[in-house]
Amino acid sequence: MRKTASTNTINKEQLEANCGIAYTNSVLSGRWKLSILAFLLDEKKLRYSELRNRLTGISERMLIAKLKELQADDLINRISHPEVPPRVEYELSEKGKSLESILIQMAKWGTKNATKNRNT
Amino acid sequence: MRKTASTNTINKEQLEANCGIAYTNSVLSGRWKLSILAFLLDEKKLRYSELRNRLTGISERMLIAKLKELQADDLINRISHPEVPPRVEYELSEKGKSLESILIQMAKWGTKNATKNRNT
DNA sequence: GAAAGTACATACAAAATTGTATGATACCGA
DNA sequence: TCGGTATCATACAATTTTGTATGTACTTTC
Repeated sequence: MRKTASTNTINKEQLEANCGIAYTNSVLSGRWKLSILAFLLDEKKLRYSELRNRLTGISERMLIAKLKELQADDLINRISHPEVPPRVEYELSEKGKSLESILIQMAKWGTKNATKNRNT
Repeated sequence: MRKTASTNTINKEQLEANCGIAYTNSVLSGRWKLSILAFLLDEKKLRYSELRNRLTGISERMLIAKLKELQADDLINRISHPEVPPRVEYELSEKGKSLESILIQMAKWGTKNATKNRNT
């Protein structure tokens, strides 16, 4: 990354970097998506109910909503088995898998830097 | 990362990974923080008004709130010059700089994967 | 002496996100 | 026929996040 000291101009590099960051942020931000992706990265394939058990505190409403958004952004695949009772599995898509190193780094950074003194 | 196929148990690795991710998410999530950090990473040191100009669309209320949160999480330093008119500069702290490779990867991933068809 | 710049603060309102409660479906076992 | 299971859907409410408008202190510029 380069430095441009001009007071009021933003160069193309910066705009693009920010653009990329903004998109990444838009598909990952929120309270649950990163955790969902992390579990799927770790366990390859999980049923709806398994995800629900792992994501302590999430409501079914949120889980479904976030799974849908992740599908819409093509980060995960939904595999529905037409059985009774129904069985639905989720796994990372190729695009989702391409986030692997970012997720791992975020996990490591978090473990290293997590502090206890967070109020609010 | 390892795989544990047990239906209802989460192993320590997963919990810690998720814990780390959760912390990272908590300090980075939201609409503006990543962009603020990206600009500071790129330009090293920026005044309040320079940040405001770069973050198109942000309100002063949000900018200040987010700068405060980033300070509270020790990701940025605030350098206040006791002059008139006031001059305040912001820069990444060491902890903030340690996010560099994550930020760069997120920018690259976003640039590569950004799609145009995002409604909602 | 009125306006404008700088880095904020504060009250209020709108919008987005998340949570709660309940229902739907479709089958199986008792 | 009643209850149980699994994967959602839907109405509604609470909470959190974000936006708008305005004010402040001080000084330089017009």
